[in-house]
Amino acid sequence: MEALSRQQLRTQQTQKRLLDAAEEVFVRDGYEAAQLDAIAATAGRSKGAVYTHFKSKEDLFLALFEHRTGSFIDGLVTSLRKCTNRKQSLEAFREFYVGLGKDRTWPILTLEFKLFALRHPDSKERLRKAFEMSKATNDESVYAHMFGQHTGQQKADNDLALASLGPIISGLILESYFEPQILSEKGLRRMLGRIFDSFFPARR
Amino acid sequence: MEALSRQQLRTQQTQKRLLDAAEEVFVRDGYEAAQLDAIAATAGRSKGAVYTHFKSKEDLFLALFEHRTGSFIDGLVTSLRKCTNRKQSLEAFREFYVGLGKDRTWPILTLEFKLFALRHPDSKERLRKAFEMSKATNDESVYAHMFGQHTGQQKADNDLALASLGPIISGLILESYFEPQILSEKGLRRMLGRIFDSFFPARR
Amino acid sequence: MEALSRQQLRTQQTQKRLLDAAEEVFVRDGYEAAQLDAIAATAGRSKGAVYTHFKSKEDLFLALFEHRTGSFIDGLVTSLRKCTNRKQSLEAFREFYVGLGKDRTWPILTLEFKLFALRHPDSKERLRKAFEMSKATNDESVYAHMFGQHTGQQKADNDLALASLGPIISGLILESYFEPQILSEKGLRRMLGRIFDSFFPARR
Amino acid sequence: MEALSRQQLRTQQTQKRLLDAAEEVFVRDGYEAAQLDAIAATAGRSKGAVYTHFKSKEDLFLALFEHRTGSFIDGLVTSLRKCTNRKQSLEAFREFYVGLGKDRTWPILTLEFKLFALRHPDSKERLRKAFEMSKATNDESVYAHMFGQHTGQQKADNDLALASLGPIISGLILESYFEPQILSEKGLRRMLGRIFDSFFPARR
DNA sequence: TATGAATGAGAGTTCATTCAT
DNA sequence: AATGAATGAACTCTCATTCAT
Repeated sequence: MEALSRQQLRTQQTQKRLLDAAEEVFVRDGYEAAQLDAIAATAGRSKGAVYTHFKSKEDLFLALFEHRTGSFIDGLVTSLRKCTNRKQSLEAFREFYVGLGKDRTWPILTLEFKLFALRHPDSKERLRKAFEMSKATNDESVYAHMFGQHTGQQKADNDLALASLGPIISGLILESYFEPQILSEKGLRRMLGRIFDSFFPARR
Repeated sequence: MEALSRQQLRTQQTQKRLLDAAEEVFVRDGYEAAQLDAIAATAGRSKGAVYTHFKSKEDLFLALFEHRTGSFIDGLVTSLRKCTNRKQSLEAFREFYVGLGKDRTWPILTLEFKLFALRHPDSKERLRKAFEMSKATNDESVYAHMFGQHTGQQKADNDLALASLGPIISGLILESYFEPQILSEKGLRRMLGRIFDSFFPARR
Repeated sequence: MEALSRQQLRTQQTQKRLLDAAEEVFVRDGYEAAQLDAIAATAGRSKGAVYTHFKSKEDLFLALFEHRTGSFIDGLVTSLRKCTNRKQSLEAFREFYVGLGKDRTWPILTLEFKLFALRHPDSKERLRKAFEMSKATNDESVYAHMFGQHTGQQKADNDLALASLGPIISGLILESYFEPQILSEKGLRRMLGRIFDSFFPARR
Repeated sequence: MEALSRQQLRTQQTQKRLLDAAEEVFVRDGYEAAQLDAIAATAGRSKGAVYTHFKSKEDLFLALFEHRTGSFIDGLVTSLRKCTNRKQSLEAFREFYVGLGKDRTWPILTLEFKLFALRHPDSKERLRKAFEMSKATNDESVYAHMFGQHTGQQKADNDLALASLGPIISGLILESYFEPQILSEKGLRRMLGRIFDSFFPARR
């Protein structure tokens, strides 16, 4: 593997900084209210630098989602890889899912992104791709290993449940900002656990 | 009660038109991207008229939420009032809840509003009030009629579930725009039913 | 005729001021280098006011040309209308044409506009129309009165000459900024006269 | 004369490429709208290379004009050198002049340059020099050979005519883009011929 | 010499808000 | 109550220029 020149390192670092800053600002302020200025400043770069790396605000937003989707999947897959049987897998999945409540960044970003998609149908092409990627369980081997071979209605129900997990956690996390007494971190975890177990009852 | 003069009627009508238009546009475009111009045009009024009735864009947005919250509660309470026993009440509640999936306006507006609140802590005072109102089940008599007198953990769990219903439906409806194959209208209803039943198992 | 309200008067006045200012700035700085800021300031209005009256910088530029084309034609037609015979008409036309050297605004604006058109083919539709209008002699009665009824080659030559007058004066006026010793105002007029007479020799 | 090193050759080539690219882009887009990026790309070099060879965009523009002025003069002088008598010279000059209509690059560049000068008086010093150079007929021997020894008014008229030729062709070529029916290439040549002959009637 | 990432001033444009009518 | 011309701050995006490599 080639060593990167100092130039290339700097470039890579800038990109990373910009993405990190973008995440912070987009999540904090929302897509529309987020200012490129603020993102650049947070990244310790100038406004112009954003345009060296991304075509537009929208492009930065989408790129951010793509990157983070990648990390998200990696995290999940890593968790699952260690498991040797179905029970372990399911437990790891549950753990991962319930744990999402800790860092609120990803669920809120997800929400922001889907609202964006709803309102920018022209970006659908690119949106779809990232959406697809974000479903680790699209991987058949992962799927089979966790749930076994379903068919028909069972399979459909499972898919329904899988598709619902993310949106549910996003909704609940947003709510937890307003009902911290009821939807405390603990309450939230409890809730997520309950929902998960009702979706995927552990079969003993 | 006084009869309203024609002037007052017109005023009232303008207000109603503006609120309807605001709902349409805020839901469609989101708070930030929504243009007062567009709202006024949709209402068949001019931009200036908005300022006759509302102090600012934010004021219009908050007023809209307050109004709609009222309607929302009324709807629910009306449904429940007809019920004579606990089972009926729960069934009516379930019906109402699952039925929310039909008109996506309220769930998306709710989402939009909570994101707004998240990002405008200064408006919290006013936000809180509307949020409180939006929980019909705050009404003790309604609550008791549906769930009986709980105490301790049971009560807490029930509250958790009640607080979670709205956010969950919002999240799922948003998702259904991207996975219409999986989260079809039917799938959505199915899902909501499953979740409801796991939260409030009918006690026979 | 209705009297205009004070409001309408102000609006009309703003439009006029903006067009005057636009002319001054576009001619002075060229289309690209002209700043909306400068135009607005020259008009004693804010930048935003420009957008109340015109869709964009380009729109303002085109609108300016259309307006000025109108004035230009009016001036020429007025000159010609007084004439009772061909000789007089031709003389008036010559006068008008040679006199263009005095106010350099129109010829430079014309140049700027044609360069713009050359580089913005998408605006051609609108450009064409204004160009057509700018040829007073498109009016058959005017034409016939000045040149009589030509046919064939004579007509073609006449049209060629008519189409050439404007561009020639524009080119010469631009040049006169660099060779004021040779192309002095007097020299310019002399030159224009010579060219005119070679194009339209007075037939005694 | 030293042979050039490979390094120097490359440098020279880059300079040539940049000038060629600059001409293409400046003529196509105009000075203001021309982007250094586009010029560099057209030359197959990077933006930075421009700054190795030229101090600034303006410097490149002026350098381009100086270079092309040189070529222009060379072309004319070469044409004239072959001539042995006045009639031939005049005919060659006419040919050269009328032929300018073929490659529209030089006349448009000329126009662009003069407009630039009009709007950048600070560059006048440098501008003047290039302008002077562009008049081949400043060379007395050339002048005398073509027109003989004039004095007084005749001389002044001749100079006027000489100074007018360039601007006229520029104006007409620009116009020919909009009235290609009337100012077709053929019509243009016809026109130029007519004007030339009225300026410099061949004396038999 | 040549690159291209980065800068940063400044452009056109948008839009919530104001105010004379 | 309603209009809509006008404001002006703020936005995204552009691009000539710089500089480390």
